[in-house]
Amino acid sequence: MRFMTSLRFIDVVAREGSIRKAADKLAITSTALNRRILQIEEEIGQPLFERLPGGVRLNTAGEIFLQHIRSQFADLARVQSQIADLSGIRRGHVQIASGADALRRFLPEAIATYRGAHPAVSFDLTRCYGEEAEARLFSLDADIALIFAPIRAAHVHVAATLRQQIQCVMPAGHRLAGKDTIRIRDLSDERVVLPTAQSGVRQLMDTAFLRRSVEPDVILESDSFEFMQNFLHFEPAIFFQIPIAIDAGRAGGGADATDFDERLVSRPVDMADVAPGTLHICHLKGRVLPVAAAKFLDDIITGLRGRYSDEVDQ
Amino acid sequence: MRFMTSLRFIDVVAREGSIRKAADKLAITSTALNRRILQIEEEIGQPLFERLPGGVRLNTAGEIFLQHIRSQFADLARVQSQIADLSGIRRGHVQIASGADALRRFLPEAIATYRGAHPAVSFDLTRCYGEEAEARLFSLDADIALIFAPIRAAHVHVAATLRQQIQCVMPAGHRLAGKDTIRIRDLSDERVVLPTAQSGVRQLMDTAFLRRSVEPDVILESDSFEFMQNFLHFEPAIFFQIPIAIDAGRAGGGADATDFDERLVSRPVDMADVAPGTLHICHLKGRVLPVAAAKFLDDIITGLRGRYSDEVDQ
DNA sequence: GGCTGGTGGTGCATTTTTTGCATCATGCGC
DNA sequence: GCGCATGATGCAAAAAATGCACCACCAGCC
Repeated sequence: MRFMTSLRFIDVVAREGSIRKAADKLAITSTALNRRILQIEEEIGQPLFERLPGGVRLNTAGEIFLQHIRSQFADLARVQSQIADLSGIRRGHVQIASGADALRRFLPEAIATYRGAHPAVSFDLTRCYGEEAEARLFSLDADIALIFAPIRAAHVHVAATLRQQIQCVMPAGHRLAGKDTIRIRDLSDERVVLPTAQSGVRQLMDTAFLRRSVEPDVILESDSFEFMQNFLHFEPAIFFQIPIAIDAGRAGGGADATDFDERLVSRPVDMADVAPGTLHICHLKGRVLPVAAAKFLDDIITGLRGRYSDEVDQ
Repeated sequence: MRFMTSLRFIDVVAREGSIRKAADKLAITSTALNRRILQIEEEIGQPLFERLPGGVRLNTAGEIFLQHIRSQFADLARVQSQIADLSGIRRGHVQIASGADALRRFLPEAIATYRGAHPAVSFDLTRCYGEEAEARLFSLDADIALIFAPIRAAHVHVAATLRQQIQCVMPAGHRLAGKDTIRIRDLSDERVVLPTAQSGVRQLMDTAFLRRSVEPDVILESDSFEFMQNFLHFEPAIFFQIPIAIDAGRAGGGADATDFDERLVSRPVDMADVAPGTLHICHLKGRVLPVAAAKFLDDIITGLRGRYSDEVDQ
């Protein structure tokens, strides 16, 4: 898109915080880039960047303008997607920000299925925590976000929610594996593995431990579910996940994890100790999504409804 | 705005329906314009115009893209207005589509007052009827519309409404001038002057005449209130207006027209015959107005509330 | 105090892009 | 069939963007 280059340049400069660095990234000289920026500032009638000794930074006008630029790009993507849809082939690019939970099993299959029907659609998946996911929606770096945490920002529209009860995952031979549900007091002095503090699961568990005055033996913290799961093959411990991170996609879904690692079992935490958390599927409020993203959003919501009918809302 | 020229060109070509005519209007050669369009079509990956022997016409993709272009321009205007507001001076351009009623007395004063406070804001006022006003909102040729007629389109957001009872305007010596309210049957065989069929006032009156089976003596139809009013100085007759077209702005507002032409008097039509019509003050749904337009909209709504407190809603 | 390494800004020659002219191909109306 | 409009294209001139070399500035550091 030739007619958007100057605007894209501004975006890059703002991200890099330096004209020269941005110029490197854009494979042009810093002077050319500098002049383009000066020209646009002249056309706007006001500077958009503050010049600091170490680089440049957006001023207020610049922030307003950058937001405009990003919304232009997002809307252009939407229009292109819509135009491509006219000729039968669905084209487009879907940007997703997701917590670690949904990208384990649910999203890979959902995306593969969608791409099976629409091979010209490409995806971009960024793993991030709630706050960052909301920021990505706002800066239009993400079309769709899947957040297992409370929604803070007012500008986020929640298209659907999924209630998920936290599961304890442990080796099949663990002494708690015989129970149907796990009470928090069962975990006292038990060896547990916890996700990082930003994670929604962690926050729910922290609250539960605090409320029941239980102090488990935390032997490991990690932001990688895959690592924690593999760790359990070597040292018996318990870690915590929500069903969407465990269940196989193809199965009808349910309490137990059929397609799950056979050496591990999962048991739900008792509802009396921990209330179900909520997975939020969101996009930016007031935004018209590109066709590809909108249809994918539809698909995953109906997909979830098929697997967890009772727990899906909105 | 250099970086928008190609897009503006597309808009003009679409409006003119011909590359050569558009080129004339834009003061460039048709070949240059032609190539710019070909280039953009190539970048989009699909043609935006159908080539007809007599010129060009947008195809579906083109219509989608043009709508995008227009929304970009409108949003850019909003951003510029917002940026200008940062430096204290409110700058901007407000485009208004209004029926003949509001532009007689209300809008001139409202705009003058606003410009008194913000001299750097310019205005564009287009007189048009309901359907066209809605179209102008949609094509982003208007920021604000004042429509005395039912709203048809779903994409119009009504920011406020003003109930207005139709008034009969007649020479001071008219035989009906003595009455407090005019019944429709009083108008039987009376000489009346009617606004054009598209007008909201006309539609209300037509319905009323039909319902009461009254056939007045229609001696004149016009789309100019000014002409009709002046005509009454030469031939005694009755014409119809809503208060906002009669009342002086500065006055407290009320049933009678103080600042009004002294040789004419106005009397309301009886509520039993004609229900009050509604003046709708609207903008495009989902659109963020430029600062200048948003504040002006606020101003006129509070202005109306001051004058017709009971009749203003929302 | 001076040096180093980073920043953005500017004059000038060069390259790329855009524009304008002349011309062609096409389709409609008479 | 002719005239007259349309959009498209080849080629040279004009205009704009780019790259190079260099300046001015500031912070950190010896």
